[in-house]
Amino acid sequence: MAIQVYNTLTRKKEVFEAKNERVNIYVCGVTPYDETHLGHARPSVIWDVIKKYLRWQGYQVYHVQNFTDIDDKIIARALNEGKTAQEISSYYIQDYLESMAALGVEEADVYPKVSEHIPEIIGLIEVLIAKGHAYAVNGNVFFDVLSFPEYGKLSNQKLDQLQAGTRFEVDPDKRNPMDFALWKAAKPGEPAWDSPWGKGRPGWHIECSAMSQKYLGCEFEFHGGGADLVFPHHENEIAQSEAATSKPLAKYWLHNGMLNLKNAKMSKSEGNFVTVKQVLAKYPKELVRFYILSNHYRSELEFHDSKLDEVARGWQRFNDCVQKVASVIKEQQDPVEELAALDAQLLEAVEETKQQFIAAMNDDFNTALAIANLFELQSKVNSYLANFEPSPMSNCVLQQVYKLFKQLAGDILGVLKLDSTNVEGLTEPLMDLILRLRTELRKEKNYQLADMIRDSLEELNILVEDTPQGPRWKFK
RNA sequence: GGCGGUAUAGCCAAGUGGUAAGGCCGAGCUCUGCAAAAGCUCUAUCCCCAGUUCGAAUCUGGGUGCCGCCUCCA
Repeated sequence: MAIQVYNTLTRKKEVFEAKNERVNIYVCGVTPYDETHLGHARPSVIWDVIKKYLRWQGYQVYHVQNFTDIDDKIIARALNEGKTAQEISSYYIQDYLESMAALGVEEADVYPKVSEHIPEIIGLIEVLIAKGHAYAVNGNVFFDVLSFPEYGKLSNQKLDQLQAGTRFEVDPDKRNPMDFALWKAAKPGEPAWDSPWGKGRPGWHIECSAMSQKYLGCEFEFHGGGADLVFPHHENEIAQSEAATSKPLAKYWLHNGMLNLKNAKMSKSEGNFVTVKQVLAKYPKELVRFYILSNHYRSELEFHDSKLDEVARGWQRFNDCVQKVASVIKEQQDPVEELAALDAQLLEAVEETKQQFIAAMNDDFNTALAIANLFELQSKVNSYLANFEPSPMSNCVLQQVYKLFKQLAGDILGVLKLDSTNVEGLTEPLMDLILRLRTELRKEKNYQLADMIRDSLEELNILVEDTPQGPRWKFK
């Protein structure tokens, strides 16, 4: 079954077709002038999962994500703190990369920076001027929106309906109020580069056009980013790239919904945000990913402190189930001739879950539904586990269960947190010993002592459960 | 003023024409020395109004609420 994605450009779901085996992805990255917040984590986690899923489906993936390291706010912050813009941006780029690594997000193949692509940017602006899509005035270069009839096609805006200048002053040098800067003349104290139009620096949108073209060419498969980038950023990117090359910039435009805090968009400029590092200090990364992936990527997502607590229990139970399976299966594969009814049933459920997972992900990367499918299998597995007899058959089936969970929930979604119950190889035998002793005590009906052991272990964050198959333990 | 999104149980959340996935919370039960874990059962007619249809949460029209974008923003 084919993958379908919702394309902002056409405002409908489309069948995904890659030009070849390699799927090219450009995701708009951050402007590094402040700490990485949870709003940034959303697209990163989503694209991390999309990449891993596509790879699992047999595609190769090439992912480019930019850093806009030349920007008004970086400069402002630098002046404020008596540092260079470069010091500010590299500090927060580092913060971003660390935060993403801490979330288990795989790195992009390339992280191009504006400051390292000035020649490409100038070259692109020259092309636009030569083709009559841009004009230079007093050291600034503006894009002429009227020269690009398709302007507004991504955000579905009509030029005469847009209200430029409602809250900021329109530069009198612009021919049309909606024209936007490709190159900004240098102001005193700002970082600047030489150009045919004098010293200056790139405008906001041009870097993505220049860098995506350099690394991915034209009409690459995916262009992603937050919904707040649709206009003007992505609209302007399309105008610049397509005016210059006369070819489509990207095939599929995917936009993730905003993450809200206190009913308002999480935003650096509003001071309305929670950093990734703050959250990860309190919660495991797998839980944070689970929370993000429990919602469809296009819908808005509400965050407050209790949100993670609310989903934590369901997530924990899921992990417990996988952990239980892991602790029960044996490495060796005994020859199995035929399966008993219960085993066959479970094996069938495993295959069914896999198909459901694929169907969900193929439908515009519906991770929420994919997770629901995994939960259904969980319930069947727990049921099976509650009264199964260890046998080569059960071992064979449970190995399949584990493999699937590990693949889908672990490798692709990254929501699986399997305890390392074997700290330096000592914990395991030690626990065996303690539990063996405690079992003896219980046989002798010395429950007082048995309970004392269990309570003491709990104080060490080790939970002991007595099951019909014997005692079992896990970290709290 | 324009554009876009959204409204599903106490909470979170899938579902775009065929009679409401999944999770949390809650209630009851099973198992159990106790506890925990797990299992089973129960818990909504889908913002409002009108329409299309044999049939609508799902389509159309109107209304209301909330959010985003039009200004830096993932």
